[in-house]
Amino acid sequence: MKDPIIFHIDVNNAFLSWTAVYLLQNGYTKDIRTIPSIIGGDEKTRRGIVLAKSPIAKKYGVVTAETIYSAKKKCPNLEIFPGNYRWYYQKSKELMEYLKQYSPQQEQLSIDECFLDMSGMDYIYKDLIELAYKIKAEIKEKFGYTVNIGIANNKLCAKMASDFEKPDKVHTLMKDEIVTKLWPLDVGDLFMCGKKTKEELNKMGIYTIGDLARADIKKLERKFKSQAKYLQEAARGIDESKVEERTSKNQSISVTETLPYNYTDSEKLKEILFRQTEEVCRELRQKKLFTKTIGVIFKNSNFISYSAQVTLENPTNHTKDIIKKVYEVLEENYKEDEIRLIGVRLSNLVSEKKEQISLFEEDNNKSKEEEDSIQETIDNINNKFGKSILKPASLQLLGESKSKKNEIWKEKNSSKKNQKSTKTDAN
DNA sequence: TCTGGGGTCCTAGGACCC
DNA sequence: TCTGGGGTCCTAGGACCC
Repeated sequence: MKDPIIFHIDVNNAFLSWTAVYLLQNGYTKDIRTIPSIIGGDEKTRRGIVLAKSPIAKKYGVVTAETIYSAKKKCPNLEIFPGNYRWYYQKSKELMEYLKQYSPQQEQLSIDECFLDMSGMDYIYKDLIELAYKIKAEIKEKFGYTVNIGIANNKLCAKMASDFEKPDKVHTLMKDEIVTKLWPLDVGDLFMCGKKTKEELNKMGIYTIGDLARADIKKLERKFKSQAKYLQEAARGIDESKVEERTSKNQSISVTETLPYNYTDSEKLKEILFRQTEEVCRELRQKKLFTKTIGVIFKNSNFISYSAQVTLENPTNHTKDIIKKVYEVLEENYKEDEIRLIGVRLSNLVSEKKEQISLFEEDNNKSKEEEDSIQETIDNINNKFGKSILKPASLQLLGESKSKKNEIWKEKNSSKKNQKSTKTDAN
């Protein structure tokens, strides 16, 4: 049997390229890809990190995820542009649609990259490498930005190949090229070998991908347990996974938000959680899914994260049910520390409701159906306007919950505080 | 003027059941 | 009045990706 042929297509500096295209289309005369520039968050609201950088900014040593403050020190004439996520989403969809014409077997890995399974396509396109160059040129002409394309016999190698030299390049990493092209690279360049893993490997005397490929598996297993097998196989360019659309198996939907300043007031936190819950619930219903597990995510002023969750007996997609649980989780788990970031996560998602209907609750079930239809109407209106302009009166009340409930909560929490705070300190 | 946001996957430990 | 062991579900936390 012939080896599979996989393409990995990756947009060069996606956020910066897409913003450049946007600006040029809207009358901006400068191409921000040709100057020292970055896409960055707003420092005033504490989102001041680098999301993408231009090649010139990179030459100054600017790296993704560093603070804008530090980037500016490296490169004083740096120009900073805000992100435009709605536009990025549009650009992403447009690209994926375009690429589908070359192979129906597509897997999107992130907003700006995907795999195409091109196995057998050499019957249609004589030379697949030539085709890659054609796709690359077409994207540039049609959409106004460049991509890298990696070609290999599996997903992992295609992904590694597209990362080789940027921008605007086609690279191959076929079976017979692994030793020469992959093995000399730093082990930290291997997909899924992050900072921590690299440090551990270096301690064992493993510095290149080749070192890892030749390392003693027993030794690796002692340190990395079941991850050892993956690591060594990856280093040897082995990956059997198929190109397939992401299923909703272990999906989750979440929203988190860094607050403009640290909050300690639970009522303030509830206001944020309320808005976030509406957001994730709307997405849940749009995807026609139901959630079983509802969680709250915290990050305090010391950058220590913690989270808590509850699992329901029956999946739901009602904002009303979910917000109640969100508040419960908050009340049970907030350590009264200074909160920098807070968020809501829905996980354990299922596509069917499969409710256990109690024989004794017929009336209740009827009212649930009514609630469903009210919720649907509200969603339709809100989706049309893109915002939560409408909410059921019952939710309004929950959102503004104050007074008595709060008092009870404070009492409950102060008795709990002593047990829980030790945990934070230990971290 | 320090350190984003949305995800996936894995692991360890506890509860509970047989 | 000795304290097994497998399976499943759940929680919390951490590593990693872009």
